[in-house]
Amino acid sequence: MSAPRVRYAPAPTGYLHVGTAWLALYNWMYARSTGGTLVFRIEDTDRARSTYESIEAISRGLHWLGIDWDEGPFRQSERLDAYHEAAERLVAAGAAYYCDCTADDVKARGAQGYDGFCRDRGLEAGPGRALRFRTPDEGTTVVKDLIRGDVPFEHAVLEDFVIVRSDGSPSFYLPNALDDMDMGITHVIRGEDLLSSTPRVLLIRRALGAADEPFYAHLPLIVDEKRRKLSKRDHAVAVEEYRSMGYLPEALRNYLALLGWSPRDGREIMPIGEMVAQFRLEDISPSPAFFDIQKLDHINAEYIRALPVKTFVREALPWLESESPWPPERFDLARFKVVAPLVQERVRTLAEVPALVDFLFLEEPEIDDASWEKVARDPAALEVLDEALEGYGSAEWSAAVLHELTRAIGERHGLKLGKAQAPIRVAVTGRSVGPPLFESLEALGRDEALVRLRRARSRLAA
RNA sequence: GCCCCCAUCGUCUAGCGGCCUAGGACACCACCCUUUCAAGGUGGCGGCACGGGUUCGAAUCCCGUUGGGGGUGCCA
Repeated sequence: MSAPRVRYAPAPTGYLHVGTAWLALYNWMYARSTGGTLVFRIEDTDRARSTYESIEAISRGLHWLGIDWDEGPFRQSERLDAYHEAAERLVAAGAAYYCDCTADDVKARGAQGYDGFCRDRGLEAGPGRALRFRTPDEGTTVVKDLIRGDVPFEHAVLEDFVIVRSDGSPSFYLPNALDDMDMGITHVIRGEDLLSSTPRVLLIRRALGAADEPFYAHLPLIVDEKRRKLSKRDHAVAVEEYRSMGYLPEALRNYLALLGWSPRDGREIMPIGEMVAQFRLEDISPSPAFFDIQKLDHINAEYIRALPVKTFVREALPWLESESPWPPERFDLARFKVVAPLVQERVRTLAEVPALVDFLFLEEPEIDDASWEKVARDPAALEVLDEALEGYGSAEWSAAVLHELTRAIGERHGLKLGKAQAPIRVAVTGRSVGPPLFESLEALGRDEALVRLRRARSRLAA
């Protein structure tokens, strides 16, 4: 058996939807796991919605995710002649006929769907006339689906559907059928929403003289918490959005690979190459999968922690240099580098980085109310601040020395380090939680630290 | 209405007739570790939608019910 040929065939929607990215990923994984070929095809017969920018956006998204292809992108809008030639063959063979019924006409006749009114009227091609495919009256078409088994469709319930619109443009079915034939596609991997259109495509193939049929794999839909298709309305759906929310492409790709499929060895986080090696279409689940951002967060955090620190710093930079809570000129890369390894293991997304280090770059970080309350209630807080002020003023400015100094202050008051450092942390960073304190102090520098300690001390004494 | 698909912890899943007292992961809770928070460790909570069959034996096979979703466009 020759190597599989699969295709990724999105409509140009203006951006790369995570659901379509997921379809692309599975086509890609299948092709790469079998030594097959992946064809990238744009289904842009609906001219109004097709734009060059849209195709660019999809390509960019795929590239970011590390999904490449072997042939294309081909555009259906460039093969209109081939579709029209095929349409004429269907007419000549009696498999299609022209129809001038409007939706209102059909409705007025009280029919459920299209009623076959023009089947035998022998209409010629002309303005306002659509071309309909003549579906058989009896018999069954079986879709061979690798995930769902054989799915039968009775021809009796298939109405004669439009293959060329009255404006002369081909509708989805014909180009889809012809392209898969001409491109030698062996496996069609696509969304379940297309399952019921498959018998129509199969019927066209046969009428066009196709000798064989591709295998199908209709993937389950990705749904939201209401179990409906992810909608743009209340969710981030574009891959580009996930990028700007601070997800790493490898993490998103890893998460996506796990939707509806799981590696045989039970591991969930692994390089894509190892996943490809284990990938099998037959193992894909037939039931819809919920897009769980919490699990994505977890996987993203794992990937962030696994980054070399240098890489982490580079990846975090865009979030630190623009749209950050401090004036851009106050950002200091050297300071950030001191705490970077500590920040790296505490964030789930790159977008969370600024909030953990804002005290390093803000002139006067605002003190969080709840955190201040805790300090105010601590009877030893004032003395701890006083002693810190005194000790920090002359100590060698290193995390290790500050650590020891603070431990000693706590000891004098019978406080564990965890308790003793609290007022200092709030005074300097504005919050009771954050990266380890002594490294934070080291990064901030003595002068600014002392100013903040004094300010908190006066506020507390007041 | 009609056609089609789907149904294991809250979520993603393992399971493909006995290995199941249903396993893992995320989330959640508790404890440990600890410089706060994370990370890590240990433990806990929690599920085969329901009803009939088939079988010595069913989460696994069959039928039905219920529930969810998709399609039914001159969108793809």
